[in-house]
Amino acid sequence: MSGGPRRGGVVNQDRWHAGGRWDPYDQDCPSRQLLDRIGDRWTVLVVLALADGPRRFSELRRSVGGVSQKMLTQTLRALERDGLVRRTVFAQVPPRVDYTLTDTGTSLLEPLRGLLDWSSAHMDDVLASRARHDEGEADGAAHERVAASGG
Amino acid sequence: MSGGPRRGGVVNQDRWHAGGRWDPYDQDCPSRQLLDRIGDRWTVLVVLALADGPRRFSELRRSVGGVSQKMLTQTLRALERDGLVRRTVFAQVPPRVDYTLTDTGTSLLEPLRGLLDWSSAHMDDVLASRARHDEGEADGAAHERVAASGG
DNA sequence: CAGTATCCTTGCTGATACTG
DNA sequence: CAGTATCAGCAAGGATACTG
Repeated sequence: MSGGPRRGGVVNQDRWHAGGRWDPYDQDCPSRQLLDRIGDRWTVLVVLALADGPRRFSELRRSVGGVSQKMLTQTLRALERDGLVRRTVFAQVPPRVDYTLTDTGTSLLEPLRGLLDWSSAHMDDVLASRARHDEGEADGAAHERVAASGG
Repeated sequence: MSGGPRRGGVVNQDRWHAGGRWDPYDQDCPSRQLLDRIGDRWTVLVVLALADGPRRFSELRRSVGGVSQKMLTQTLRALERDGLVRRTVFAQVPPRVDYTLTDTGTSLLEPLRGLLDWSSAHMDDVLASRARHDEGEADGAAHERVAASGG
């Protein structure tokens, strides 16, 4: 998935959540894989698009603007494999396939919304900081913090 | 970053969550930009690594296993530009540079932890589903849901 | 220590064409 | 409608070498 070197075997999950904590810094830790998963910009968009209920392939394609057929299929397959999305085929012609969030998939909506909420609260600050920073660079001004050695 | 065309002005956030809903499919919607940011897998890892206080460059490099020098620098620069991280240079030799989470950066920890919590709660399910799915594929068994046309 | 600059490979991604 | 297969382009990411 991430293309990085993997040990190649089944991993012992107890290794990482000793004391109930995961270690995302460990390349082999599953929590790291979550990050890889939401790293795909389509994954999050598709999950969000399914928040209100089942959607057909073509609906998703329209809904998630800019996604290619290939990427949508690929994303849906990965989500299905992870048990976040259920695929239902209707035996009829023309074909009809519905995609639905599983319970696990639905549960992901909550933390995702937490992120979206943060965005709504702080994105202005981020955008402002970005603009300020870019201005400063144009001036060649060095506005970095320099602390005394202190010793 | 995403390289896409931007309108360049300050955006009115009310535009996107009319009725409490976001439109991450809109290029200009803040939620889309957040997605771009956490899309880099290093960004999240670095922010998390700074949760417990200031860290030096070399500490981060060790802490965030697998990150290259180039990627760490790049990530840190982006975070600084966005006002999530503050860079402090100590005028001494050998050089010492500290990175600290700003208030905005710190506030991001909460939703991030929400994601990590989700991961710790559901990663087992995801991993199990994945294994099950892969097994089924090896068997060539079709365990996909086929619904009746239903009339 | 803390970067910067450069090269080069990897693989993601989208466009296109074809199938059931 | 809902995919699968194949190909070409580009950019992210890593390794390496060098600097202040």
